[in-house]
Amino acid sequence: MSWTDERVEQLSKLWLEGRSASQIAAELGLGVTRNAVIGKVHRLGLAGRAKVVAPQAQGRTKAKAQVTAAPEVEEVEATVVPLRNVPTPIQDAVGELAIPPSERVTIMELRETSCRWPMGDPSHAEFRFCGAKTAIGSGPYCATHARLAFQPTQDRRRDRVERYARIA
DNA sequence: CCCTGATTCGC
DNA sequence: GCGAATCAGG
Repeated sequence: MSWTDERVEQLSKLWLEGRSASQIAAELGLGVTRNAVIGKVHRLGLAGRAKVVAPQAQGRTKAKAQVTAAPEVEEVEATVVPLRNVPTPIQDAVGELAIPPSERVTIMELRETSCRWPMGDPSHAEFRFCGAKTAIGSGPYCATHARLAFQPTQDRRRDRVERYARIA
């Protein structure tokens, strides 16, 4: 992979939009790390512009924080909608299992250890994933939802029948 | 612990 | 030029 004109353009656009290096890296994909993004940003001269007054910024060995302000960029008011967790209901749609402590997260807030059990309507902005810590390391679900997801076929069949019965 | 950007330097 | 490693900080 290399920095083609197209990728550089995409990088500049996203960076100037205020996206973080890791987000940009994820978007460019294909093994691009946030370090790669940051490094390129600096080489392009798009970096900093805001803070930095600290004279004590060290890299691998020694470094003198570059205080020289980069070309000022038009301040853009970012219209960011804070996505905060909402109070957690005591029970989920199944009506049996208690939901883990309020840690529901958006897709952007999902981490490797976040329970990926979907909660709510995926077509709505309020959609969240459970977000609780996964039960076993890299497992996709927390203990509670793992039980639901990997329920014995007998129980699952029973539930399915009950659900259909409810609808009918 | 999660994340952010900044910097250096071996490649 | 590139970016991993590392740093300082939120």
